[in-house]
Amino acid sequence: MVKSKDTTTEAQILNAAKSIFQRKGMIGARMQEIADEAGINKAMLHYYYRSKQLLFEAVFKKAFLLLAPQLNEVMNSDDKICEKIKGFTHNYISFVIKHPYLPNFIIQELNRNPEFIQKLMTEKHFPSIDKFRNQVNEKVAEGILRPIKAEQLFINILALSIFPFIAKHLLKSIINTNETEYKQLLEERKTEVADFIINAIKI
Amino acid sequence: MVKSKDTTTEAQILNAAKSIFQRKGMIGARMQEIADEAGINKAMLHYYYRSKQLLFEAVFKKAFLLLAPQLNEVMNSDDKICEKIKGFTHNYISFVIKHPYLPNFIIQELNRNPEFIQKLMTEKHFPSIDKFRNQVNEKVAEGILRPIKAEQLFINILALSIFPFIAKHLLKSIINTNETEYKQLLEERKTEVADFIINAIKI
DNA sequence: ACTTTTGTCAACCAAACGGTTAAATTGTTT
DNA sequence: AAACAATTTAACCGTTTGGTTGACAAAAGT
Repeated sequence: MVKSKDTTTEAQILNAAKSIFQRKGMIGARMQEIADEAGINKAMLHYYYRSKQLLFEAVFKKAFLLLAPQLNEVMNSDDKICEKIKGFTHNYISFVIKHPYLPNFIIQELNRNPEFIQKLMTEKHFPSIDKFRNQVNEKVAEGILRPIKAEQLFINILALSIFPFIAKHLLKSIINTNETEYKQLLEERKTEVADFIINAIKI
Repeated sequence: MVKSKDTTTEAQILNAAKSIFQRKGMIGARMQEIADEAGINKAMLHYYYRSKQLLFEAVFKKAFLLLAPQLNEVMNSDDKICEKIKGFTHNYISFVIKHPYLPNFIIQELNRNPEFIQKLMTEKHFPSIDKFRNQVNEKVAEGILRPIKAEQLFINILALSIFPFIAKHLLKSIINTNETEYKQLLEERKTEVADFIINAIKI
């Protein structure tokens, strides 16, 4: 009887590490805290992952590979631009509602260690916007879209999708809403963001 | 001869602390590092600010009071909505280009300690969007603006202005630009963001 | 001139940290 | 069941951390 994949000690550690690292970051996380969360001895962390740094990298790569392919898939699909925008914003916002710590975790740790992204870029799943860029330039040239650089549009799409999760506590206070109301706003954004963007770029 | 305000030991400490805290955050910053940056003995930090926590709070409040009034001023001015958006995005992006660590610092530390924002909300300068909200609702009712909740519009304005600074390293890699090109993109956003938003909301 | 207050410093301290070790336990092979 | 390998544990270690101390110097008050 082989142990179910999620209940091996190694997987328990990775899950606990994911939880702690994503909430507290690499520096803020404590090895003892991860061990407690997993309910096992601290030495086990080193037995399976050698060091805090390597355990962190395992968590980070797993998280990155959860977000990156989604981005890639939509950006390099054969859909029309408007469909891409609708599809991406809806899917991404839905996904992040389920994993609210994820984008901030990625962004923070890349800011702390910008060189790390070089390692990731060599991997196959690293996002590119080549196809999207061509599409946008084409449609702008045809006069179907308002003139805008594909890079700026891409930044805008990501900003509108992700920022409300990153700045949640600040925004909640400024617009003076409680948790439930804020979640409702996020829910509405699944369609609101695409409407906003499409209105902005259509002639 | 009274010492110039910026060269007192107390001010030197605060400046050094600002620099280190904003780059590394509360947890990542080291008291010794701040002392070295200020070029004074570590014991002085405690002599003037008692503890790391209190030194941090001094830095944080100063940073917050740098960003908040700007937000407030524009949002509660008598300008028309379009003017507000143009003014705000241009000023904010210009300001953050000069202080690129500031928004991320605020957002990160508020995420780490959400309760802290309660202390800030009691202060006079805490931003509110009341006037802006009324304006938007009014213009939407008049049919001059596309239907949109003021809260969503506000989130969008902030997201488009700030996110490119927070996610700089990630975005730089995905859209495959170097430092100079990315700075150029940010420069363009001083006007690009307002154009984008106004196109999105006008009928 | 001398006393008191304020400011500065090197040395030090206890706690917390990531990481190691050696022994004990469990599982597998023969 | 004996031998071996893999897993788990408590105790431990060296370093780093925020913070303190006590001696000393520079101003300020008298």
